[in-house]
Amino acid sequence: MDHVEKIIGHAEQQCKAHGVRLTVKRKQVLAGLIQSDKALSAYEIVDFCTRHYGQTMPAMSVYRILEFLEHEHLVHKLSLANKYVACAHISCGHAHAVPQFLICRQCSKVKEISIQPATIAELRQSVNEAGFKLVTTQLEMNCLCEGCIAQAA
Amino acid sequence: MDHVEKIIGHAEQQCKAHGVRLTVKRKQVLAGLIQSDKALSAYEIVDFCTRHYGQTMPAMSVYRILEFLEHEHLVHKLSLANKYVACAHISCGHAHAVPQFLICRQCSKVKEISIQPATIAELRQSVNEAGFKLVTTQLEMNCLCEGCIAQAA
DNA sequence: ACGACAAATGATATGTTGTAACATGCTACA
DNA sequence: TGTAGCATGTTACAACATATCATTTGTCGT
Repeated sequence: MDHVEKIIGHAEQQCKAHGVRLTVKRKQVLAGLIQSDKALSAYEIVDFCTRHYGQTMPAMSVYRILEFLEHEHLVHKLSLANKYVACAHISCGHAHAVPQFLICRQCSKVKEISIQPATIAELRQSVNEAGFKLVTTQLEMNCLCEGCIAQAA
Repeated sequence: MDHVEKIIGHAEQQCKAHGVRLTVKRKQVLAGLIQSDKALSAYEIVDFCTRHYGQTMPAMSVYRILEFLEHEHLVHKLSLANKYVACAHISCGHAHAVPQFLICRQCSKVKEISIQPATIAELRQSVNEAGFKLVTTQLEMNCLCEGCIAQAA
């Protein structure tokens, strides 16, 4: 049982606990995202599934499935890039803070981090002073990853 | 000479100083964004210009013009919302730090703020620790504005 | 096991956002 | 005034996303 399957297993447990089903198609989409070390667009997922599982996966289904997986906190949507990533903490088995995402502009590689609560609090404070309220502390930041920095140098 | 025209005047000076031209069409697009208190999509700008200036403005032109205006730091693209706003500081006449944007999820109203340099430094530090490098400190945050908070209550 | 209901997926159409490529027009300057 | 370069027009299409209704599949009570 490889790495990916293990994570899928965890995800399945989580879904069962919530009284929802992790169907075959949903597993396929989630597995695609887990295997990928970078964020994928919905249509890249379509291609992946169509190539790997021998039948065409309609875009409509992928969007529906992504919505489901996002709702179950198994994937995150990155609005900065219009792409999707598997949650980095499916297997941890405990609750997590809202994550922040570092997205490589060059290659779409994504790192999920947790910045200091104090820093978050400072941000929230600045937002409040401006008369707005933060809806989510999920931040997305335009970055370059190690690999792409090295390559550019 | 009203508020909008004054800002356009400043923008024109800036362009002249850079040896580029703020043409009629470019002024129309910029004026549309300045008049709007919220972020507009490219196609909303198309509609605005077509309605206000009596001839249809092709989407292609709007995208080209937005690219130009962004390059001149007269507008900002908000990737979180796929929308565009006029820079809040065109008339200030002095250099500004990279801004952060609070975007109302509900109504697209945007506030441009400058968060504490210390907070920015903490963020950059967290990013570096993860092995990435921040490409820009332009942050975009999902928020609710005062009006929409009041309405929701 | 069976029927009925709900959930999931299929199929088709369409809306929204953005770019490519090439033609035409405008402006400034030699 | 000619011309080179920039700006805009035009058309086509790629990429991203949602709406709607039909069909299939899974679950549950009987």
